Amino acid sequence: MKYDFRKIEQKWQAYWAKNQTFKAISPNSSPEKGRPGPKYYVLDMFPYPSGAGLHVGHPLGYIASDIYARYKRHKGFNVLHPMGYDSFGLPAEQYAIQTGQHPAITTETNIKKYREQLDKLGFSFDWSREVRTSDPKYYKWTQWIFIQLFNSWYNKTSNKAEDISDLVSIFEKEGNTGVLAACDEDVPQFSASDWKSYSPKKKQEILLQYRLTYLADTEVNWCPALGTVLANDEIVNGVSERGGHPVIRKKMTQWSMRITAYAQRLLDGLAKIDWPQPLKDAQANWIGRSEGAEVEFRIQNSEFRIPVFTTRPDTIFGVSFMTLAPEHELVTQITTPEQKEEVQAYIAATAKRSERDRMADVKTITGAFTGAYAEHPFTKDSIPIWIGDYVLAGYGTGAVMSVPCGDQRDYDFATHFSIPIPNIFEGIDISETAFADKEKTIITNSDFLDGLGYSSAVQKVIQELEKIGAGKGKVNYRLRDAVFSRQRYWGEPFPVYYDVDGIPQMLDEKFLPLKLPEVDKYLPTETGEPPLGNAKEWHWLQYGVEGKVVSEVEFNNSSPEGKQGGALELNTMPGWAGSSQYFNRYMDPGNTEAIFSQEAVNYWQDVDLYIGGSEHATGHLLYSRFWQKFMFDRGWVPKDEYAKKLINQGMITGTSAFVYRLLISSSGGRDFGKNEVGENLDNVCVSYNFYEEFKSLYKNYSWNEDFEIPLRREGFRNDTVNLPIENGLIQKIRSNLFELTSQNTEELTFGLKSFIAVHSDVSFVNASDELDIEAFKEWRPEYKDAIFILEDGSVYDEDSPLEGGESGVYKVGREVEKMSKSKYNVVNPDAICEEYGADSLRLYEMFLGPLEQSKPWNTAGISGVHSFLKKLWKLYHSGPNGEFHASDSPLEGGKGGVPEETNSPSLGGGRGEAFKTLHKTIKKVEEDIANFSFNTSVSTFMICVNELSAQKCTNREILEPLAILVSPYAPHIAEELWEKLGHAESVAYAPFPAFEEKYLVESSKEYPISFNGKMRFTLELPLDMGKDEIEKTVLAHERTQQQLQGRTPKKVIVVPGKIVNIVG
RNA sequence: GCUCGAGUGGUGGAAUUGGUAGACACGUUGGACUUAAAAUCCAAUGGCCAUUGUGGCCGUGCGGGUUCAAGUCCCGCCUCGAGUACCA
Repeated sequence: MKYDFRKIEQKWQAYWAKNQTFKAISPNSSPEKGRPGPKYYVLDMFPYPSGAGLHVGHPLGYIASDIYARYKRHKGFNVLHPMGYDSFGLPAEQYAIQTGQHPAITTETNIKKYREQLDKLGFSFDWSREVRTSDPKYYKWTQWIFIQLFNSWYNKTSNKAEDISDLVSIFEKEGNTGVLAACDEDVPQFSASDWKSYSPKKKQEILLQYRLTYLADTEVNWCPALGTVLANDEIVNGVSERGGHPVIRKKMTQWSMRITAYAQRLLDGLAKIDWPQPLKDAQANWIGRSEGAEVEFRIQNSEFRIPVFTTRPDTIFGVSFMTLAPEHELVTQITTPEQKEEVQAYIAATAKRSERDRMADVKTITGAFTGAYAEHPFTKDSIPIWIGDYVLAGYGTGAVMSVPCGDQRDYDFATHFSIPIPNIFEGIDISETAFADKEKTIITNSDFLDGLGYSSAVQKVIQELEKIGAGKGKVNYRLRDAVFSRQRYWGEPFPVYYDVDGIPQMLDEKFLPLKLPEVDKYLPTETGEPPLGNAKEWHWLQYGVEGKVVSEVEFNNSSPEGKQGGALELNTMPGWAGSSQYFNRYMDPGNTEAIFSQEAVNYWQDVDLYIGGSEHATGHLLYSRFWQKFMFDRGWVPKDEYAKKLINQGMITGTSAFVYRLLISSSGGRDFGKNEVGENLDNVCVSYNFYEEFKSLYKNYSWNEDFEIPLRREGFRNDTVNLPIENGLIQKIRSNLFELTSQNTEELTFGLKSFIAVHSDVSFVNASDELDIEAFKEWRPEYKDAIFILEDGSVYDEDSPLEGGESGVYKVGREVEKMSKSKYNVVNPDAICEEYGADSLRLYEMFLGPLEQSKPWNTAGISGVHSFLKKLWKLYHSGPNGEFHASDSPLEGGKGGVPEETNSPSLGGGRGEAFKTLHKTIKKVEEDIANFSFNTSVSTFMICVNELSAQKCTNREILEPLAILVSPYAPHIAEELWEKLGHAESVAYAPFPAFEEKYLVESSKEYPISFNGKMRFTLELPLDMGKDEIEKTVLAHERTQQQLQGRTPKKVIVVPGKIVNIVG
């Protein structure tokens, strides 16, 4: 009987859907559903449903998690394995701007397509728990969390987030003098009576500075092309991650998230989660903790004090100047009249430079002297104050104490502007002090620090600074608060309005969700408001009359006065808002009363296994940890880290195909580039072989150095090279070309400019890299008249092939690149499923290599796993006419597990051996799953089936457990075989076969016998043979004597059960 | 520059705590079956040398080292990939 994977897969996918086979059992479900085992939560990062659909790279992580989830079900766990969509986002909005189609419609269409594709792969998702971030029923709770953050402050004394009302009562009792909070640093101190005297507006303004989400004028990354602000992690190399548009810095009033309050806990939490080290490193790096001191410098002839942060307070006696960021707020106030012009010019110049320019030339040293002087806290010396753009406004205090002998940048700056460079390091030349290992230096010329090493000097100087009130030890973080406002349409609206005083107020919870309004166009308004400003009548109509009494404030967004009072927040939330708690919502996705019930969250607790891409290291994966800690502090979730283990699946790269277009120069006295009727002959495509040959031929030409670069970038160079006639291949091409152009070959010089490598769609190329030229020409009409030079140098001509042209083929070049539509190397999983089936695709994606590694896709290789499945099928269909057959009579040999019996030839047919094969496989597969080494378990299955086939095993005692073993990997075929074995229920919950050591017990071992560490032959010896006896037997062996050739071995190493090594 | 990965046949990749390098596949070559193709099956397949067989030498990016024994451990380099970037 044929392995009809199409029919089988369809059948079981329908079965699973109909029977809700993978529905997780809720903690409160009725007892007849059976006693759930321990919970296990397997999570995938939910996808953004893009219009392009899935390519074979996308399901890799889903397949791995699905295998794990299915394995855990076999092991008796109550598995939660949900899926959903991160469906707010830019592409749908960009599409709406271009076409006017509502993003909700685009999103719906894309989700449908995704779902169809996912369903074909046989995943065991519990679809009854699907969430979509753009669904109001879902984003209601995103808005709810926002309100909770607004209503919370961070108490540094208890080290957690607390309700803002607690803070109000503290203020009423004792003011803010005793409060240690994570908040804006410049909140002035006030007493309880001060507080009581404040107006409601003032109180609100003060509280806003304490809230975990707050409004602030922040310098933001503004992307003019996208019309929105971007978070730091949404910028790559100074341009926007999406679209690659330039980004400038701009001050705007924005909502911010006080993630910095959690900096230390986010760092500490990394220690207790099993996440990949590179990812932890990336987060630790992003948080960027550094220890040092804050030192205050008095400005001479003024009241100002400028604090600086330094990690090297021990070098304080090496300070010879001070540098402020050009944007530093005190710059204009301290600059002397004489320096004013220069300083202003410098500030103007730096402001003009974009972030990108600044990054592009790090080496150019620029700066200006302010004319002002600071006073050294110990020596009281005058220290000139400079500004320079190497000091960043956003880090530390935006000012540094410059120690040219200790820091290369300070050194370069000092050298450039001829500022003195005092040396405070003993015995090191001033040109090398900046590179010196700090642990090995001794401080000198430094008053009370003389003779101290690095760490004791740091301690000492902090003590002294504290004594004179000029500084203190301090920990600084690179992490910035996260800007939370986006000037977009397709995102969660803020549940916020502004009262008549312009103070932000939260909507009452009962009015949630605040739904996105309809707009005519998705662009900013004419007055520069975000797209939501286009909404003529907003939400209060949705609530009818009732909406009008929200906190007794009427708001009317369309009135020009709207800004002054009653206006709704027009920004929307960023992409990461919806993904920061979705994993908890899956626990109770239908709940309309709460984000999730306490019963559900206490049952499911946290994610046991989370699989997704490493690109979210400093975005989603950091923000979601932040929100989880917040939710934990407020008592809504039981764990402050939501994912115990995380695995980053590697990328599946595509194998692009290239056609090499040869550019021919018209040198040589004649118009070679044209044929006799004047057609341009520049369009010549050469095969990979020629291109390679050309490359190697001209390897030594000086212009060849960057040959590869213009080639890949589709550029070309103007150099002309004369091809040597003596080269056979080239000569053949020449003659063929000239035949075509009817020109005299003798008189012409054949010149080249260069190549352009052109992507061909991989679907036009077969497994042997041969191009379907006609299909290619049809696909890219500009190549309709192109001349294709084949592998053998002949010219392709579909009408009248020249000699040799008929047999010749055009081979493309291959290169591994990211799988992407623009590179025409995308392989669609639907096509693979159609041709080989989902089980083959699942096995093959796992078989490609280790899960976490990036690896190239090659469709040709899938035949290996596909024929494995056919062999597996055949193993169960060993009847005379290939019908299903599984023998019911028990195997004798293995039952007792007695080794002699097992290996006894008298049992015949390898019946005992079958148990050995099976249990070997069980053992290895369980180990592999535990290590997430899915590629090796696919190999193990192949070995198993190969062995059982050779043994002609037909026994149910073997075939039944084998079907379960395979089921996590290839669930459809496993279900079919399981059914044929006579089971009425799905294989999904069948207990995983138990490994029994007794079947693997061996009585002897093939010992490798090595001489000086090199294996020479093997010798079968009983395993219970002692060390001495082994040595004796081996030495007595004829092959040993042959190897030794009469010499006496110096030493014999015997490791029983392992190896024998003879040293001679 | 800094941080983290990774370098093994023609290709993807195997190799528990150092113990028979190249499992399992793809590809290639040869063969069987077939009118033919597909499918299937069998054999060979790291390189070099020898061959009548048994065999020998070299091989895990490079150079050292530790060890009876190194892909695996240590030291020093090289190359590629990812992240990050004037972070004081």
